[in-house]
Amino acid sequence: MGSVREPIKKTSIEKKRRIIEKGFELMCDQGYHNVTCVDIAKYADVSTGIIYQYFKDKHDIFIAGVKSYASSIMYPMIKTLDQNNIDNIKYVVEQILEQFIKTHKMSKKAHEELMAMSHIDSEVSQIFKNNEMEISNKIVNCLNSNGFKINKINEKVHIIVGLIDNFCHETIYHQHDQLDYDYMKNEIVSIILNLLKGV
Amino acid sequence: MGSVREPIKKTSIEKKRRIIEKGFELMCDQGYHNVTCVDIAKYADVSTGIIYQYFKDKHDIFIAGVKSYASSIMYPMIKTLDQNNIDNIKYVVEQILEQFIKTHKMSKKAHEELMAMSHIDSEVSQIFKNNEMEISNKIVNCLNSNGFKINKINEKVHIIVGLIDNFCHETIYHQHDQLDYDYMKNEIVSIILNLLKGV
Amino acid sequence: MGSVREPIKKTSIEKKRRIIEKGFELMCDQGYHNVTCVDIAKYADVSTGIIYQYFKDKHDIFIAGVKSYASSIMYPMIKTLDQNNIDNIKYVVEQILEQFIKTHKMSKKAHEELMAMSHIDSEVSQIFKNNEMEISNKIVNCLNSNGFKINKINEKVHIIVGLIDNFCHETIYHQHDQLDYDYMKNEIVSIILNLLKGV
Amino acid sequence: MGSVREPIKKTSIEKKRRIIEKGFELMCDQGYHNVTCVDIAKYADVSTGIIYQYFKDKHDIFIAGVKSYASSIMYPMIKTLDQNNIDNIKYVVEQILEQFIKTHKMSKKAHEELMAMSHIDSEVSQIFKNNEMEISNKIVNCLNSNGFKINKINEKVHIIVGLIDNFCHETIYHQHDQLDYDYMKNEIVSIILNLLKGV
DNA sequence: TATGAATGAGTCTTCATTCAT
DNA sequence: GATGAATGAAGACTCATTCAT
Repeated sequence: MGSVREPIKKTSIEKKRRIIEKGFELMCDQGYHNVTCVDIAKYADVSTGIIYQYFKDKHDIFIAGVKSYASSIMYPMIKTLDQNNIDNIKYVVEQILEQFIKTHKMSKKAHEELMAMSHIDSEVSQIFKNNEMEISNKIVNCLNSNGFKINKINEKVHIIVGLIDNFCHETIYHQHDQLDYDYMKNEIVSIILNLLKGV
Repeated sequence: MGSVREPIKKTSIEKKRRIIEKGFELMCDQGYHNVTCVDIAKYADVSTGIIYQYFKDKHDIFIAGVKSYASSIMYPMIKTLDQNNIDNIKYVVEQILEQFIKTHKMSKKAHEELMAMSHIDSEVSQIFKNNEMEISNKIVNCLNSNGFKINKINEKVHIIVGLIDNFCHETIYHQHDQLDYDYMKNEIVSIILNLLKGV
Repeated sequence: MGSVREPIKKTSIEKKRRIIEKGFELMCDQGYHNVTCVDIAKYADVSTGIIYQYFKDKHDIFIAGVKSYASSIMYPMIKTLDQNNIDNIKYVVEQILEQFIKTHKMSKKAHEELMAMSHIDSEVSQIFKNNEMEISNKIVNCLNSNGFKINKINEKVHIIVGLIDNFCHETIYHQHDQLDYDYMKNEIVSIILNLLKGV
Repeated sequence: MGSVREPIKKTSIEKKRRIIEKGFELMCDQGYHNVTCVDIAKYADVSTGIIYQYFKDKHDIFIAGVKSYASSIMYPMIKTLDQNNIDNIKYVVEQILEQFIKTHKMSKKAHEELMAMSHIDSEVSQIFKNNEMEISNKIVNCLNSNGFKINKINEKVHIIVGLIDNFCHETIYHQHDQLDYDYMKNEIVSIILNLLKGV
C-alpha cells in the first residue's frame, strides 16, 4: 500500500521539488480543478507514477506549493520589518504597502486561485490564517520594540492589515476605471498613521 | 442540439425556481466541485433530464443562484439606504454594519463558496463587482442627497465598503480568539465617520 | 398501453400524413440516427405525444415514409412502361434510363439515407426488394406483351436493372472526373439491346 | 484535452490492434449504431479508458476497421491480377468473379454494415471509392500490359466492375428464388468479354 | 384527442490512481 | 527507484417514450 516516502537521494529531492514547483505553477495558472495529475507529471517532466511516491494525491502537491508560496511572500515583508528601526513611520508604512502590492502583482493568477482555495479548503485557509497572524504579530512586535505604546494594538493591526489587503486587491484586480488610486493610497496611509498615533 | 428553454406554465416556473434554490443550496453546502447534476436533481426532487431543459449545465444553475442570492443580500441594504434621511450619521453607519453582518451570518457556508468562486469564475466575479458598484453608488447618492459635500467621495466610499466587508468576515469566519470585536467595531465606525467628515 | 391507432377524422388523417412527410424529409436530410422524435414533432408542427398515437416509434415513421417514397418513384416508371407500345425499343430503353436518373437526382440525400438503411434494416430492404421485383416483372410483361420472345428473360432483366442502377449511381454520386458518361450510357444501352435481342 | 496517442510498446500495439479487430467485428455484427464503446471494450477485453487513448471515438475505431478490411479484400484480387498473364481471358474473368463472391461471402454481415455506412459516412465512402478506383486501374494496367488495345478502356472497366459487384450482391444477399444464377454468371462473363473485345 | 413537460435509463468521456515491467 | 500504460468508477448529457392536464 504505497504510503508516501521522503526522498533521500539528491536527485530525488530535486525531483520532488520540481513536482511542487511546476505542479503549483500549473494549478495556479490553469486552476486547481482544471489540471490533471498527468498534466502535472508532463509539465514537471516526471512520470505519473513517481508523483504517488512523494505525495498522497493532487491535493497534497497543492498544499506543499501553498506552503512554499506563503513563506516566499512572507519573507520580504518580514525582512522589511526586521531591518527598519522606525524613525520615519510614514515611510515604513508606505514601503510595506508598496511591497505588498509588488508581491501580489508578480503572480496575479496564482493569487486568485489561492484566494479561491482558501475559501473552500480548510488546510489552505489555515496556512493563510497562520501567515496573517504571524505578520500581525511581527508588526506588533516591531512597533513595541520601537517604543510605540499603542492601546488595543492587536485590534488596530488587524484593521490595518485588512486595509492594506483591500487596497492591494482593488489596485490589482478591480481597476475601477475612474478611481484615483494615488489619492486612495494616501488616504489609507493617513488612516493607518492615525490608528498608530492614538492611545 | 438541446438548447435551453424558458418554462411557461406555472408549475414549470416553480420547478425551475426549485432547481435554482435547491441546487444553489447544495452547491454552497457541499462545494460547487463536489456536487453533480444528478445530486442536484435528487435534492430538488426532479429528474436529471429536466435540468438540461432549463439550464445549460451545472455552472448555469450556479450563476442563476448567485444572481438571486446577490440581489437578496442587496435588498435590505438598499432599503436601509433609501429609508434613512441621515439625521444621525453615526446611527446609520452602525445600522448598515450590523445589517451586513447579519445578512452574512445567515449563510456562512454559501458565502465562503461564493467568495471562492468569485476568484476563479469571471462570471461570478462580475456579478459581485456590479453589486459592490451599485451599493457604492447608492451610498454616494444617499450622502449627496443628504447634503454631505465630500471631496473624493467615490474613493472614500470604496475604502469604507472595504472596511465593512473586512470586519464582517473577520467577525464571522476568523474568530481570532483574543480580539476585542466591539472595540474594533467602534474603531471602524470612527474611521468611517472621519472619512465622511473631511473636505 | 398506448397501441397505435388509425385516425378517422379528416384533420387527423392530414396530421398523420404530415408527420410521415415531414418526418421522412427530416430523417433523410439529417440522417435517421441524427434526428430525434422531438425534432420531428417540431418540424411537422405537432406535439410529441401525438406521434405515439399514430406510430409505434420513430422507426415506424421512417418505414411509412419509405413505403410512400418507394411507390412515388415507382409510379412514373410504371407509367412509362404501360404507355409504350414498343415500336422503337432503343428509344424506350433510353427513356427509362433517363427517367431513372431524373428521379434519383431529385432527392440525392434521401436516396443515400435510404440505401444505407436498406442495408441494415430488413424492413426497408424488403420494401426495396419488392419494388425491384415489381419493376422487373413489369418489364418482363411489357416485353412479352410486345411480342418479344426472350429466353431466360427474368435473369436478363435482372442484369439490365442492375446495369441501369449502377450507371445511375455512377452519374449522380461518384462523378469520376475523367469518365465519358455519354459514352458509358451508349455502351449500356447497347448491352441492354443485345440482351433483349438474343434467343 | 485527451488527444489520441500512438502506442509504442509491443503489447500496446497488439492491444490497439485487438480493439480495431474486435470492435470492427462487433460493429459489423450488431450494427454500428447498436454498439457502445463499453460494449467494444468488453468484447475486446480492455478497459473503456484505453479506447480513448488510442482512438478519438467509436467512429475512429470503425474507420480503422474499414481501412484494414478494405485492404484485406483488395489483397487477393490484386494478387490474382498481378500473377496472371492473360493467356485465357475468359478464365481470368471467371476467376476474378469467383474470388469476388468468395471474399464477400466470408463476411456478409460486415459487408452489409459497410455498404450502409458508405452511404451516410463520407469518410467510409471515400475509402471505398479509392478502393474501387485502384482496382479499376489495376485491371486497366493488367489489360494494357497484356497487349489488349481497348478503346475507352476506363469506361468499360467501370461498367465491368459494376456488373461484377451487382452479380455478387445478387448471389449473396437477394437470393431471388427462381433465378438461374449459373446462367446469369455466364451471361455476365460473356458481356464482359464482349466489352474487352471491341475497339 | 392533443399537448409538451417530465422522466431516467443509457452513452460518451474523463481522470485519479494503480501496477506490471 | 522509475515508468507510463491501463484501469474503471464516476460525471455530464441525451432522447425515446410516457403521462398529467
